[in-house]
Amino acid sequence: MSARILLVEDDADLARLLDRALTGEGYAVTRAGDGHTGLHLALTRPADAMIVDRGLPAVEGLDLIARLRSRGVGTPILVLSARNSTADRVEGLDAGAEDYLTKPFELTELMARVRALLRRHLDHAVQLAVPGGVLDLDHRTVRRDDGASVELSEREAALLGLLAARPGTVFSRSDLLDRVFDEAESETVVDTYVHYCRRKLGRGVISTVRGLGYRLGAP
Amino acid sequence: MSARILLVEDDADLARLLDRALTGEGYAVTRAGDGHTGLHLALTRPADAMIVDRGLPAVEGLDLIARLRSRGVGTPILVLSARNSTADRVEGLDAGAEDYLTKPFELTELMARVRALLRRHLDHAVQLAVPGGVLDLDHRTVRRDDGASVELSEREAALLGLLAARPGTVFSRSDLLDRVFDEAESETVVDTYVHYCRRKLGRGVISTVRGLGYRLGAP
DNA sequence: GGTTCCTCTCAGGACCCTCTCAGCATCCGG
DNA sequence: CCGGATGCTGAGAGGGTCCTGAGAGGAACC
Repeated sequence: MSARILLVEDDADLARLLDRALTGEGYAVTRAGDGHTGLHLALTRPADAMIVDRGLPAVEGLDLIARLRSRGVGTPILVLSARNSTADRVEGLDAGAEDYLTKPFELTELMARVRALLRRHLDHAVQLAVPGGVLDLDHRTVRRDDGASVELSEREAALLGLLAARPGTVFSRSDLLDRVFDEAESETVVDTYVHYCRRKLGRGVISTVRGLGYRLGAP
Repeated sequence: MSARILLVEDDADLARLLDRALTGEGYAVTRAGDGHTGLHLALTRPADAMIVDRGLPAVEGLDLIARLRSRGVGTPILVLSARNSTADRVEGLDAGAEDYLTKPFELTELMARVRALLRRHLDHAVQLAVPGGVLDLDHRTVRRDDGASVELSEREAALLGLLAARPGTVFSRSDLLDRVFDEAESETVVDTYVHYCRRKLGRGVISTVRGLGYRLGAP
């Protein structure tokens, strides 16, 4: 699941250098040598982030960004430029770029800024794998592999979340009672909620270990 | 519906200067003088963006960022620092910051970078997708897919706009109260306006997450 | 002054979640 | 194959959360 980066740079030497560095970090890099090609690629093969030189043939860098933004493309963009005045930077950022780096720059800093762009683009709520789908504790939902989304109640989510945090581990009823069902007295609640989860997500999500308790996954 | 910015800066003079400049742009600014207070405010009253000085008393700037990130707080953060080496900038960005600006800086550039942060987070796009139509914040209307146009009041538009800016995110009542209903005291206003939106646009526009709050879209 | 719309409060009732319980199914040792 | 133990499942009470209609107060406009 490597991030895809679109590099729009007309200086062949610099482009090759950046391509090599980015590829070395594990990114999938696509290169464009002019603004027109960059625009076309950005629209047809959406990337996770873009690096755009400001001085480009065909379509100028800031113009390229403005055109993308006006078409609803929200890909984070870092602008490279030799122009270093405050006014230039303000202009670049207000054109819709996320970041602005002036030449000359050090590769390590560029890489750090690219990581910052991607982190924001790709980051999302904590997600836990459960058989047949992905549990999202923030939204209290499970997005199933078939695309359907299942809503969970607070207790259902807490129960599944605890099991999913330690796949393979067997939790005893008393343990689950303590951690999930604070105020209950009878251990039967656990059974009931296991039942609820199975009814919503299939029998495979939780398996019973007779005499011991429950565990994530099919036997 | 102005953006909220949390400013964590121990230099009182600089803090006052920045506060005045940001407020002048229409942002709602909250100030913290040390890292500990900043951490607490960031967790209890989530902002749309943060500006954090690197050298802070109580909890150091990068430490503050790391702690927030480890708790799942994704608010975009701009770091201010007197340390200007490439290694310092890389360190700051890799700690989880979105941007890194070194002192001395010009106010206009800081403002442009703040705008870039906010653009990402609270998409300033005039038109936002809502289930069954498109929300136009300028005209405070929703153009529905069937062609009909629905007018919204100021609060209705603000509420829908906030939810639509982050599809999928669950907003708590207290959060919505702070951001949309500045002067109200009872959280039930939120319920009432959710009801108004649903009556105008159908039950599918906003879904309830029991015990947590509301979210854009149908379950 | 009257009208209209918007904003906010409030209270009753609807609905959902949580938990208990009892009867049935299933498993395992004898 | 039988009996006891363990787990499964549906029904239902209780309590909390949420929905929704009614209405007061204010601002804008005629």
